Amino acid sequence: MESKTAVDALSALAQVSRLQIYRLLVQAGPEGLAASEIAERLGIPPNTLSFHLRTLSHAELVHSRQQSRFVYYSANYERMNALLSFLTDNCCGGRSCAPAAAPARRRRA
Amino acid sequence: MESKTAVDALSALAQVSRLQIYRLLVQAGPEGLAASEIAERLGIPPNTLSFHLRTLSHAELVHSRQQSRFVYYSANYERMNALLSFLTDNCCGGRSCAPAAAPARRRRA
DNA sequence: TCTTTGATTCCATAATAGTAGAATCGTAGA
DNA sequence: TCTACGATTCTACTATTATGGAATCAAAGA
Repeated sequence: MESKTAVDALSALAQVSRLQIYRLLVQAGPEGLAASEIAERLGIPPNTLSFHLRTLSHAELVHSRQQSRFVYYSANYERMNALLSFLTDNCCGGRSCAPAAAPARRRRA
Repeated sequence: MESKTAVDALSALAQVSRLQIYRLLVQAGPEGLAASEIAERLGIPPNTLSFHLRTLSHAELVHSRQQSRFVYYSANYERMNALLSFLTDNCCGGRSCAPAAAPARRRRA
């Protein structure tokens, strides 16, 4: 992953509403949620939501598909994995190190 | 992790210079690097670097320790792990799902 | 104590991002 | 075709952030 790509992804997530949106979509799974449902659940006006979804889409953190009148948004898990790899790339200069040897146990997307 | 804490961490990383700094520190390992060396390696003026390091410190993504005239900065791996967990928390509603079942293989910090 | 040097703070400027009202677009059903 | 409604775009306005010159602080050695 390019540095600029990573910054775009991080910027996209570095905002309360967008982080809420993204996590909601992560939890919603591959089917995703319609924009209107996201707006309702998070109490964000539709135009503001569109703005945020556009930012997330542009960073390719979410996918969208039209289904009749609704546009469904879903998390792009591959992108997130690429971002996580980038952030922890070449940890400790590639030598075996404590952080890599005993990472915190966590669920992954 | 709190949502606001996560946004602070993501905002801190969502900037080219700071992302460079952070990755450099991840690669440098636990000993870290002196501010002057970071400045030299990345070609960032010292005052601007201080500003960015302050932002990273405030987000607790880096630790600092004074050693004689030098201030050494190092990556806070625990914080990064907490952030990664937060981002992928409750993936697919907690049900076993493709993203969690077959995550991309990656080195972790 | 004076000087050097690494690091930080102060300050002003320029650029970018978040917000929401109003208007518009697009699809589906009456 | 007309209407309804979900979604997006247009258009300000406001707030925040990045940057670097100049000044200041802090530690170490002459």
